Amino acid sequence: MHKLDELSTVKRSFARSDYLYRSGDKFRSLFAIHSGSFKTQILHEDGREQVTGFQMAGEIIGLDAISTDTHACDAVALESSVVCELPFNKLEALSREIPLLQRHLHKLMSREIVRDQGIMLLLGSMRAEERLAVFLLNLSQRFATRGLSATQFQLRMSRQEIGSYLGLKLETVSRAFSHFQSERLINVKVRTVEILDLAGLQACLNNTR
Amino acid sequence: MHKLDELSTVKRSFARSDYLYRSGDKFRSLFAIHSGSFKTQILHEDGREQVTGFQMAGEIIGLDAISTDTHACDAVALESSVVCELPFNKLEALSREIPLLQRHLHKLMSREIVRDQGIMLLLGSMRAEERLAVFLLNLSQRFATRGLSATQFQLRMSRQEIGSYLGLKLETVSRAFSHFQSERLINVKVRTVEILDLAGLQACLNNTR
DNA sequence: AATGCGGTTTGATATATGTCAAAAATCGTG
DNA sequence: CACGATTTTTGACATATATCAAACCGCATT
Repeated sequence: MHKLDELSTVKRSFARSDYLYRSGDKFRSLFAIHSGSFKTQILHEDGREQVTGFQMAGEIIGLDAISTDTHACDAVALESSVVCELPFNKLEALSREIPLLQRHLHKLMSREIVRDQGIMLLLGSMRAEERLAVFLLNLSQRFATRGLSATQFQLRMSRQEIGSYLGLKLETVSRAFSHFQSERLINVKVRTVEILDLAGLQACLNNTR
Repeated sequence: MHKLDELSTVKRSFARSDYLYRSGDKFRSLFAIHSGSFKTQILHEDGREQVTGFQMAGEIIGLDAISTDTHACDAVALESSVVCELPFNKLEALSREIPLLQRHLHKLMSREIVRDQGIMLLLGSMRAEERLAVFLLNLSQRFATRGLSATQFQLRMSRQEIGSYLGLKLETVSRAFSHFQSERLINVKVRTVEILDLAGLQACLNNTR
């Protein structure tokens, strides 16, 4: 497994709002986020934009570029971040030698597919507050996985970015936050979120439309 | 490349509304659609459903299952169909030997990711008629790729299934069809579609919201 | 040819979310 | 520390799509 060391060549640092890559860039590497966080977004010619994901430490970013050897979206740092470059041709070569790595890579890509389909479900069939609840619960869970608090955290993204991700306008996101607060499900002060009632948030989802 | 022959073991036939696999099924194989077409859908516990894609001949189905060794969605035949089973462990073994196959597999998965993100853009930021236009143009393009008419085809799915895919109610889909017809962009008679003005349909998309 | 049934179309109305606008809070910078 | 710029919140109103309902159609079966 120390063969993997020959992979992790470069570490690169990014400030808030720096681009890790841009749509159209030639694809060479995947990136492992070492610290910090990013958003990925698609920009449509007519100016429409869609945030397709928020990625945090430990996650791999850039899988969409394999398909055409060209990055299909932008990746932008949401805060000071460090990423580790993983040259894809080396990764492919190694994964031919190490079946476990091969399997890992496949699972990684498949997991991204499943994640995206979950968001399709969210965008296609949930209402505004349900979407926000899913979003918060997902964040909570990911923070917990990283040994951080599942109930208190800082949002790294704006209302507008959350809205773009959830297919809502920023005002709708803001109102949903306020409503959750008035229901005593969360405390929210701009970007500081405290979840008061995890089960209550989950219950939002079961109220069939 | 005839090594691939040892892969394509079994061909299986399905009638309309037969399941190719169900969510929760143990993952063993990917499936190449030989003829016919399928839909994939996620069912949420509360009864919500989301069609995540329509697949036709030549496409590979089942990539979502790699992530957890369990199928994450249902695949249902939309008409009489034949699929070719591709045992995944054999596929992985072969792709360690044949870098071209490995690359092909990676591109396949990545393409699915890009496709899904395109649908996220559609669901997150387009209006009903734009969504339907994208849907029709996509179908048209895929039929053309298969040597079929780009302008005249039969829909294999119901208004309700189209609606689920596009995040709309069936009535909204029906109205959008009718409106396109009144605009002389298409002729539609239930499931028979004729595109009269491809450019006009494309133009729907450029009208920024 | 008649019957029944699921799917589709269309209309009237309800509602969730978007839009526009202004005030308030927060953040970054000099 | 103060300033201006940005982000967030909140309100009033507009609108796209959902909902409910009825009629219609086409297909399959008898």
